[in-house]
Amino acid sequence: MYIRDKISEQIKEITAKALDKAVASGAFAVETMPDLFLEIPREKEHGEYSTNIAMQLPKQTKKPPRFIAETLVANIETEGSCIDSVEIAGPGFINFKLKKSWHYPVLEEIAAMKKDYGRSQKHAGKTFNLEFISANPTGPMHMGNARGGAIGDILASIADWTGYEVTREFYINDAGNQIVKFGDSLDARYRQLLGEDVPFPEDGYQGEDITEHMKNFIAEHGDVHQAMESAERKELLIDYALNKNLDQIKSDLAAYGIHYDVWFSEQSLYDSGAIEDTIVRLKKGGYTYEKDGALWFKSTEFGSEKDDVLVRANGIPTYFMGDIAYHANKYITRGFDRCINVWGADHHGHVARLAGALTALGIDAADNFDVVIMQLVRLLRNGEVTRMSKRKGKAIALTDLIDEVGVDATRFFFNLRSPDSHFDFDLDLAMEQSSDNPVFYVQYAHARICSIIRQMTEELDAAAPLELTRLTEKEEFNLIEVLSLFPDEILAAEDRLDPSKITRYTIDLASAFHSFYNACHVRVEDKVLMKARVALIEATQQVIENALGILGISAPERM
RNA sequence: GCGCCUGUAGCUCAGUAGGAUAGAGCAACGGCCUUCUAAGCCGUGUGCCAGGGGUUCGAAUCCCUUCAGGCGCACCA
Repeated sequence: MYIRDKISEQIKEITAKALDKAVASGAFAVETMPDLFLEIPREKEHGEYSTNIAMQLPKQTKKPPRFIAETLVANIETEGSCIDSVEIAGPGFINFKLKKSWHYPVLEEIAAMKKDYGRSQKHAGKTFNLEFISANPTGPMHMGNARGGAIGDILASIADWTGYEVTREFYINDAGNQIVKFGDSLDARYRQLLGEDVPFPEDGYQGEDITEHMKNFIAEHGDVHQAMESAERKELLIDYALNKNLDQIKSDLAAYGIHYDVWFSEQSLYDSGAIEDTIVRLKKGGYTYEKDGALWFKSTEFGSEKDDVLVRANGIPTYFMGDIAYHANKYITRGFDRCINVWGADHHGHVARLAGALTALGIDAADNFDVVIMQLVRLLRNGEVTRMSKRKGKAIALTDLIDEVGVDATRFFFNLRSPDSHFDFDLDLAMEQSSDNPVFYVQYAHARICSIIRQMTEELDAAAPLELTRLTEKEEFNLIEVLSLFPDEILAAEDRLDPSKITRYTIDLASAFHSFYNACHVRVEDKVLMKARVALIEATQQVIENALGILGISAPERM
């Protein structure tokens, strides 16, 4: 349990006791006790913690909030607690000011926990599956995948820090219609390259990469497949290009700092009979019906506006069907407690019906299934919006982005805003590598600290005692306060499935450090003070390192 | 037409379960390096929180409605 948890628990306990005493003395009667909630006031003059309990009680007590607050405060026992003073303010807030000494144990805590400072056991013992990117393997990844990758990977780290046992997973869409189209496109290019006058499929993949694949294929194998049966050859070409693409995706993502635990093949659901099993389950549950030769799912029974096709009239299951079987595999076959998917906004219409299907399968989708919908990325070049179109091959590739902008900045940028926000990626700004880029601001703070520590180790009088109470400047206290918030920040990021909270936290922390740096010198004559300040910046270094670690961004020791 | 997301300072966005005087960065202007990294710090100002109703002690936050932008509403994925 962290210092802040201990403090807020103590304040709540003391307040609850005061409330009991007030009621016992007959000052007012309370029928149902509202939840005691502490908030951290925006204004520092309002103390470290504040409660609005007195403003929640007037209705049932028939007493004005100020009266309730006054009665409560009169009954509060602060003896032996961390509370320095209790004040009533505004319409009836009760503000708690803490003794300054509450700060020091924070540094001891960080020094003791080091790389684990910020971790909690909230979800210990539970498994968590995070599926993200799952890019179509018919071509290279683009900017949208880059955002999903940064969000998903960091969300996974955050879940890990809250105690979950996390599995990062990539769902390979290697079955279905787009693979057929992929094969048609490959086949057409193959034959065109060998001089045949065949038309390119109208809705085919027009990207250069398709032609590239076939050039390479011909270079490797010559034209021996030209005489082959078309269907047979397509299968061969798909197998060839798909594997190349997957290898490329894997290495591109590795370069982006993303490492998956599981690469899950959609096709394997067909091969293993999982699709068929799931269809049977849904049928048995009475959630399906046949119409126009197709098998339908009763989505409308789960709040959707219309029912959806599971198996087409031609006997081929839909993508929806595959996704249901896939999630059944996650929950039922593999037994994950919680599953989260990161999807682009263009897929949000799919969420409700999938959740409905999971509910039909007896899975508690309401509690254990979530889809983080990220709004689509627009690309800004020369101040103009560039439309992305994968089929025309116009999309900015993930690799180009990383080459030009760098892994650290790319990951940071994509997590600067909440997934909900419509995000304009300004290529020119991102490529500028100027100080406008906030990632430098944070990394610079880290490098600065490392530089100081490097120099201090020689000067530091080892015999000087460590007296943290020598830290009394307001910049020092402020920095410690920001450090103490880190564990809560991770929990909040997990709770809201919003990784950008951590990114913004690193900026706040760096800012608190830079302010301290300009106000206080670490290298001072007074060796005891110096030692205390070194302890402070070491703690800061550790927390920046931990936070950047969650973000998958490097914490450089020199810049 | 229906559903989801968004609308807060000139720009990009925060805003904690409804809380106290709505915040930060960028941009603008003015200061701060003979001492630990100036990629830094300090200071100055800006808001009909898209508009209109409602709920209540109290609303940027919740409900209704209008407007604007994005994305969906396939036997595509």
